[in-house]
Amino acid sequence: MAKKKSVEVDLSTEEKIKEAAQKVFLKKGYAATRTRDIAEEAGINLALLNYYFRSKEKLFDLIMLEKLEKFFGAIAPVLNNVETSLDEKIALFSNNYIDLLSANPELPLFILSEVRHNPERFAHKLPVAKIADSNFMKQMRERRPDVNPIHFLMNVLGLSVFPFIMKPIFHASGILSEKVFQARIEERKALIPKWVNAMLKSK
Amino acid sequence: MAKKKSVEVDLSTEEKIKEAAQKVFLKKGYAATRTRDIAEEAGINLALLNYYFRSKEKLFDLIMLEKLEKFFGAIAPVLNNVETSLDEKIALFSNNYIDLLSANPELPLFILSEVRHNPERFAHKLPVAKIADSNFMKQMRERRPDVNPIHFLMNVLGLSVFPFIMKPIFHASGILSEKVFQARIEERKALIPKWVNAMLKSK
DNA sequence: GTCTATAACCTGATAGAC
DNA sequence: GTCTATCAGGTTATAGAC
Repeated sequence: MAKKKSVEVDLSTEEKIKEAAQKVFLKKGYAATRTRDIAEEAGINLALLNYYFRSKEKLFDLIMLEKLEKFFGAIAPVLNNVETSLDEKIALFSNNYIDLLSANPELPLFILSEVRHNPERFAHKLPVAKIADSNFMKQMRERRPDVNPIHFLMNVLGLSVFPFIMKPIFHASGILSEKVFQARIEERKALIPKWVNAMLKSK
Repeated sequence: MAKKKSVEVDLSTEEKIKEAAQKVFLKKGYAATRTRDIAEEAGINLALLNYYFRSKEKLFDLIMLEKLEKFFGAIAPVLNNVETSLDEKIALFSNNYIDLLSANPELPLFILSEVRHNPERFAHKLPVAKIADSNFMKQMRERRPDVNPIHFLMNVLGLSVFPFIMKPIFHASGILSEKVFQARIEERKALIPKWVNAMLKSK
């Protein structure tokens, strides 16, 4: 008992540390977080962190792999589904992914900057090949043989992800409140499929 | 003499340190760079860095402000030009900005993650208001009164910037060589205006 | 201005008591 | 399992000689 609850209390010590680590790593990035920050956030002391996870690096790898799984795991299945049409994929992807990112708005910038600062370390954990060879790409090639399909992959991804990348900028400027941001984001679920459709028809 | 040369040699000590700082900060980010890295990169010793710039933080602020200026300075003038049509702005922006980012591919992810990790520090240096109240936004409102113009701002920005954000991922995966990436990027200069035009017409 | 040496502090990790 | 105390190494910054 006292395992797996999302109420943040009643977690095992190991889980408390992991939860705290996620929070702090995601906020500050690997280099800027101190193991002491994580211990404090978890309400335990520094020694316990090393008792459970041996080192900052090992704890980070654990979190990072989970986050990579979350970030990429939601892409490949949708794009590789052979049952769905291209238009369905686009609508499904943007809807699902925007929901995922709304629940994890810090995810993209975290993944992107950590991978950038340590490419060789996570290279083999990036399932980009599965995306680059996906059914989505095949369908794109059929629909628009005149345009390299990677462009449309970039566009579909970017239209969904980019607002979350820019969020800190707009938020820091005080120009876009959390509430308004979320309202615009919700609108994009319906808009993106229309936009991509228009792009696909453009001469 | 011996000032302002882009050949990297024959620079004043102060300039050598600044050049080195740019390189290392952009590559590693603030938290992960050590002043020793910068000193070594500059071919001088640690004490000189503090002699010229007093602290790591002050040196970083200097670099960061330059980079913010570079990143945002190229946006506002184009979007606020009252002489150009909306279509011209879109074409001009994507062309100019893609050139800028091709010459500084690390710029977006650097700015974005540093601002995110220290929003309050750079908030007042972000000229987002000038962009949000730009002539571009006004023209967008006229062209598509039914869609919040921030969506199109996001889209035009994202279509140009997002590939550079994703570059480390694709590059680490070994799926996109530098040469091929640059080829695709060049194609986008002509494609983005067409795409945005199609989006603007979409029902 | 530029260097070496070192101070002052911080950080990850462990030893050892409970 | 959990804590306090502490070590060992690294980091920024400065003192002081040249």
